[in-house]
Amino acid sequence: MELNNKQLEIMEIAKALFAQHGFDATSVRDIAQRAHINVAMINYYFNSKENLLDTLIMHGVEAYKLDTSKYNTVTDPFIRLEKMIEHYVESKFSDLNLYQILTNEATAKKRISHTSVFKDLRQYNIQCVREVIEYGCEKGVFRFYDPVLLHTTMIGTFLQFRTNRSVLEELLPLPADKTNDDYLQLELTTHLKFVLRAILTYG
Amino acid sequence: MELNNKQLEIMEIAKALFAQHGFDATSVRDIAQRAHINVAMINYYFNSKENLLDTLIMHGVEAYKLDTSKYNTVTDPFIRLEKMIEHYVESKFSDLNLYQILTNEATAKKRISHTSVFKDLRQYNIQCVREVIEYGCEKGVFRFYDPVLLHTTMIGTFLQFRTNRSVLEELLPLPADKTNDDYLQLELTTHLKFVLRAILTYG
Amino acid sequence: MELNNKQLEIMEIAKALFAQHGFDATSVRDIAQRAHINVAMINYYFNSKENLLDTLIMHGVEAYKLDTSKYNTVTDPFIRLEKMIEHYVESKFSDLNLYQILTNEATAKKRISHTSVFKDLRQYNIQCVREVIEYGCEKGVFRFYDPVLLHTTMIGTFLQFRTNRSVLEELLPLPADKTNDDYLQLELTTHLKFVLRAILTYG
Amino acid sequence: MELNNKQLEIMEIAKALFAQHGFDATSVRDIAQRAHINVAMINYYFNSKENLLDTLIMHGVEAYKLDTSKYNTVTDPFIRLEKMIEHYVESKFSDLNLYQILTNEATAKKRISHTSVFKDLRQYNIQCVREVIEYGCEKGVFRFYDPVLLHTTMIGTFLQFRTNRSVLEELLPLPADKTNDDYLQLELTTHLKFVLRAILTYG
DNA sequence: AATGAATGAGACTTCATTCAT
DNA sequence: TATGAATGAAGTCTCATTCAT
Repeated sequence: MELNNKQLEIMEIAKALFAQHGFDATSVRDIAQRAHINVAMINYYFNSKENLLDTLIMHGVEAYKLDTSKYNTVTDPFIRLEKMIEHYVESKFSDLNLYQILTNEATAKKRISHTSVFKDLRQYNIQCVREVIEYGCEKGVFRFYDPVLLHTTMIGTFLQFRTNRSVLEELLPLPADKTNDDYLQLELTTHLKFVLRAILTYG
Repeated sequence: MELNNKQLEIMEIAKALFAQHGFDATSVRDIAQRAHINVAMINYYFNSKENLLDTLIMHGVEAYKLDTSKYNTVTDPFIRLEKMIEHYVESKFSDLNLYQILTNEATAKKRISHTSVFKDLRQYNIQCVREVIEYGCEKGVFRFYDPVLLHTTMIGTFLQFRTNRSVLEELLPLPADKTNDDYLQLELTTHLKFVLRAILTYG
Repeated sequence: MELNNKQLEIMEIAKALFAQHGFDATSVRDIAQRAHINVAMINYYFNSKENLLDTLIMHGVEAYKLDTSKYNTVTDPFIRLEKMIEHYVESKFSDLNLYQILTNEATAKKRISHTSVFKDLRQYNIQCVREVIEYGCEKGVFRFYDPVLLHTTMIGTFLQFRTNRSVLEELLPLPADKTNDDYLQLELTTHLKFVLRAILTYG
Repeated sequence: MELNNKQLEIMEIAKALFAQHGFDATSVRDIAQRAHINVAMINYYFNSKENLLDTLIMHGVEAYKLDTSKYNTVTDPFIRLEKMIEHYVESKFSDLNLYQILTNEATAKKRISHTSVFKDLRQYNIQCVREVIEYGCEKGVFRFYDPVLLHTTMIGTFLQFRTNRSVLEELLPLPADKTNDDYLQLELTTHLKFVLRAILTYG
């Protein structure tokens, strides 16, 4: 599956619109207009609107898989946990729109293919979380906690941050010298570090 | 706004369909068919599809406001926290479909009215959480933690539970003598209790 | 399957257009325009263009089945044969357009349902032809001839008449006091009578 | 009009598709795909889809003209008639697809040019038939019969054979040692010989 | 109060064709 | 000579809504 620049551009625009309004509420006309292309072009390149969504998901979903090499070399379990969280949040922030779409599509059970992609991704990431937990247990500094539940809290917290972005911007004090996204990312990372550390050392 | 039985029935069916397929992917014909009524009836009763959604949300959202009387009489801060969590989860589980809709609609920024309803609800609930935290602080057993972040984690964890229901059912061991929903609710409640207690007493 | 007047009117117009230009070359717009109705109306009544064709065929095809009672009471085999031919031609002439469509559709193998309808019709009519032949044989005035081949010649001759109508009108002398259709029908009937009689008594 | 091999190949493929699905239901993309060429190539070579059809018809139609030399040398009127029929059927069987197209196109009155080609062809062939009849009359063995009607029965019978091929294969007993096409051609020829002889000697 | 009939708008898609190379 | 890219036109169909009763 080779994608040229035009296709990538269309995908990027579609991604933004799908994320903002939802797949059904976004018409190919909307996409075409924003991309300054003919409506037929979308079908020319992607055959169908649905296939555009598929392509878009398949193409971007890899970025969400945790890259264990980003934190595996760290020996201190606490630092490793923190590094993993940083990496986790970073990867999600790198393409918030796609993650939005993925979440919404995962809800509507219709499109099974995506669900399967989503499920695979989750299982892989849960396994990564499990390994970090177990590493800390071996070192005698973590109490074991179900990685499925831990992951649920991680991902859930992240998504709430994303969804309620506008509200959070009002409710949380924003330092003047920070951009919005950067600050939110930092705030979220810090929060998650605290929560996971608390859970894994509690009691 | 008085609603007769027919209207309530339509709303219930619409709620289920909106939750499952999304607002845009649900046609008034779908609703009419399921409700065994004429298509025109929906507009007759609700003026428009959009207004049906509004009505439906307005009508059900009250149930999600935390009822402080459910836990305020408890003196032990830990038990009060646990009672609040139980009540919180219960209220959400009482109408999962509406909550699904609310979440999805909150994402699509188009329909401002809902956002406002949603924001009010959240601010109210955050305030309730704050009070429980502060009560524990006064009693000297909690460390203070930002209620906005705490609430974000609560609600996020809950929604992930909901969204990934099917996956969780596979990954979590399910005791044979429990129904699915009951068990998930219990599992979630237990998890949330642990997480919040850990956060509020950590360090 | 109850059809109201509006539906019947649409069907009639569609039939004429399908017969003249073919199914694929006729757009629902064309039909709607001629029927002075909205384009959506066609789908409202028939769900799809294809289903309009189906309905139209199913509704009219009965008329083409030979009604044995029309000639069975005649004892003279020759007269019976002639009566059958008259009846046969009459029934086809009663709705030439539909027969045109049926023929064309039977060619394009895509739409199987029609083929099946068409096949049933033909088998029934062939059986009728067989009975007339056998009756004449019993009476000792006909030589037996394969009814399948006989029927093929009957129907083929008829269709050529229809298809080449315009040419025939030029090539055959047309008495001034006859209308076109009537004359053609008479000419065809006479010809068929001659041909079949010749075949069945030849040698 | 010189046609290179590529063009001839395209025409052959187009012919098959037009015959099977009809002109309108065949897209230039279908043709291009089957011919392993670019879509634009068809327009490059033939200017338009319509012109491809024209070219294809003009190029092949000659084969359908009766070649009087094939039977004119025969002196026995009956044998001459039979030879003509054999030649007639052979010429049609040599390119059934094109004949299919010609028939269907002749029906749809839109494309006048084809009608004219078709009409010319028919008039020529009718004249040939007339000559064979008249020769038999001169020899005193035939009774005169309208060549237009005779030709109509010939061509009609042939086309019915073609159209209902699949049905006939079921209904007619097929000798095991014959291929389908060969057998049908023989069966048809035999039938036509019988019919025409019967007509021309009846009464 | 309730509904079958009707409709304009717009959805996605496919088409034959042309452009630019 | 040959073709990938691009497009305007038109296709069928579905939608939420309104009309007339």
